[in-house]
Amino acid sequence: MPKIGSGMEAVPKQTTIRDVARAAGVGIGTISRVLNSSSQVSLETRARVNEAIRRLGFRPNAQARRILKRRSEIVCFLLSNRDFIHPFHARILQGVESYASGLRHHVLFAVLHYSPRTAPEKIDLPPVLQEHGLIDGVILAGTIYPNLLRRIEAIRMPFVAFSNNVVGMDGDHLYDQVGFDDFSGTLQSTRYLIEQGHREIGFAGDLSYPWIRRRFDGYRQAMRENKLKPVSILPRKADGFVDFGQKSAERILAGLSRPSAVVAGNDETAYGLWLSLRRQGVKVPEEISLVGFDDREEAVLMDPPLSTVRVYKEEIGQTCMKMLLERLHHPQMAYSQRILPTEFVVRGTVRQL
Amino acid sequence: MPKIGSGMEAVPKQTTIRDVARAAGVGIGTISRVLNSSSQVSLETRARVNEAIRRLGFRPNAQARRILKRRSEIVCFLLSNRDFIHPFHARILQGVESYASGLRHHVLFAVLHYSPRTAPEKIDLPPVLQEHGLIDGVILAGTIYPNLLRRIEAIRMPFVAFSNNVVGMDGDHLYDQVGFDDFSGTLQSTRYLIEQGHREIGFAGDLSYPWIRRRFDGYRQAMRENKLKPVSILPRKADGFVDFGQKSAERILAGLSRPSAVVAGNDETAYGLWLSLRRQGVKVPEEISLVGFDDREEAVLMDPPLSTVRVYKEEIGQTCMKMLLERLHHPQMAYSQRILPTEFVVRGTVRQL
DNA sequence: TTATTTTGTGGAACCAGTTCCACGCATTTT
DNA sequence: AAAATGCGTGGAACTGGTTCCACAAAATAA
Repeated sequence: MPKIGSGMEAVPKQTTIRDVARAAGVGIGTISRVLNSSSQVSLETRARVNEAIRRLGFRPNAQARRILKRRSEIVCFLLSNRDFIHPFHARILQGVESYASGLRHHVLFAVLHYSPRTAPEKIDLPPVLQEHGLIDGVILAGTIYPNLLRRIEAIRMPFVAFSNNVVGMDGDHLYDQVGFDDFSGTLQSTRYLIEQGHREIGFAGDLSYPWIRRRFDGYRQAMRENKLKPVSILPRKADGFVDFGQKSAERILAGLSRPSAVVAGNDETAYGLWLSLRRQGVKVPEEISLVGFDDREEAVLMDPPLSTVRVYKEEIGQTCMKMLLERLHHPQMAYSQRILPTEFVVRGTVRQL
Repeated sequence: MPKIGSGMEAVPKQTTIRDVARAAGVGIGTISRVLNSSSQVSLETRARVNEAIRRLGFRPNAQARRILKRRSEIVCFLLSNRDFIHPFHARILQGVESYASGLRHHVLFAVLHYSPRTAPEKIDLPPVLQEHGLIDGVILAGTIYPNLLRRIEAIRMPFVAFSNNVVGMDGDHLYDQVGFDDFSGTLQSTRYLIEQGHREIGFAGDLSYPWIRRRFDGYRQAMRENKLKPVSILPRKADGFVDFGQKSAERILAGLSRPSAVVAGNDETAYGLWLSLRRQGVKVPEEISLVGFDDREEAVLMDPPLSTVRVYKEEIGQTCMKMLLERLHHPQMAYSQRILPTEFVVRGTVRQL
């Protein structure tokens, strides 16, 4: 570890607007006006000032400006270490960044460190949020406990949550949130399976996650509206989503009646199913059809490529950023919830019966 | 787009140290001393001040402090949009963040937008770097053109580069860099193949990338020291790494003599090879053995799990952050290059002959 | 007892910007 | 010709911290 706080020797006096003012033979106010492209400066003066700025290599100090402006134009993207920068969230971050940079804002990346020892309820807010004036607001992604939202509200920090990952019920509690339509996703994919002639369709997904439960609901809805019996495949204790899929496949193969198609809770589970089925010599989609959820990058690389539900991840990020900016400019505005659509994409893992 | 600059109405006068000073009945200097846990404050006064701070809910303004301290304790993690937050770089970011947060620093995430129209040489520096005082230094990851390094040097911004991705030769040009040992990685994996009895070993990797070339060199070294003939498999024009692997497999199967093992330029190429071989009914590792490079998360999930070269991605991030902090505290220090070791991990894609 | 050092504290000056009021001068209106 | 308006500009006052100097009181040394 380098000694922090050492190296205070060098005090590299920077060029200030006063230097520029002297060099250009004008007042400091004029420099400020030029920098903020305020109208009230004559062309001639403006040119002289810009010339001086260029000559001195002057770059305004962003920090000083921020104090006065009472706005840092920095937002924080907060992710829990649980699901640290999983490609899914990385894509959301991508959306946040692209929208932010388009509006000359910056994105600070922070991690919420849940420790296995501390209960998620009493986790401390990360230092970034504690600091005053560093960030204007927060975008929450990854696993979110409602309690965290309370804490953030308590310090009156504006925030937008990617709500699909909010764990634990929090019914009537209102805040700005962006999510996508889990329910409609599986509704579409299951309907598609039914259209293709499938009747015995199982659902394989870890229902301890609220979003997987919502996907299960979409699946059930599609089944019920076609008078079909929903079946949730219950494997024994699994370690992660892929393994959940593998264990589910074992369960399916051990069972008496074998479904002709399986709706997986997500792409990872679908991959696990595929792996295990293939290993047992069961061909996808010839013997069992398969649909996933999320449309991860890898889905298209599977063999055959996975039919799955596409989620517009960048758009989620963009929408989060957009909503946060709206909130910042209109603090009194009513809270809003935005649910983005999902779309089933046909690839190669479904067979027509 | 929300109108930016609107909503300037609310000027929420914040609590300052002067308020606290008044409330505690002490001078402003004392407040500052308490905040910086400077020794020279009596226990009694300290208690009174802390009480006042608590009562007023005072949080010091970080921006103001930064101006005086001439250090923002924020570093920028810069990634090109080319390889936007690929899991590999995400893991590096993870390392950067963990090291940074441990030392009370923040990480600003920025993207270098290469556009397909603009030549990479004349790309503009991202706004974050232009601003003065916002960040203390930069960590560069993703594709880096040496020219970018020059630009950053020109504005005298301290930086550390993850040098494995530096494109284009830049021999004697010195700067702080962290990398990992491509050469030794393939040297290890190829030697392992030879130990296992393989003699006809091909290399499949897109040599237009400098790091793949270094991996090729490691492979060649291992071959030569065993008096074996290195063979670079040259597929026709491919679209991305996975496709490169697939095309390479086609080439292998079309060839006269079939190697018993293939060293892939990276895991994606290995996956492409595996896909294509499997599709042609060629079993891995029974008929052809395979080794990859990078040890991506997916490697262990392949069937059989991929034997590959592990790269310690978080450690790269941590080392980058560490070096940057050293540089910040000792600006005159000589530049250093750190090459982290790589390690071959045996899994299931190599057969003993 | 007096001289010297130490400890604790107040507050002016400062950092690098922005804001706003006042003022000179030119133009336009009465 | 006098009054009113407008533009361009200078700079004091301010933002919210830190730093440092001065000084009083207490502790120690002579």
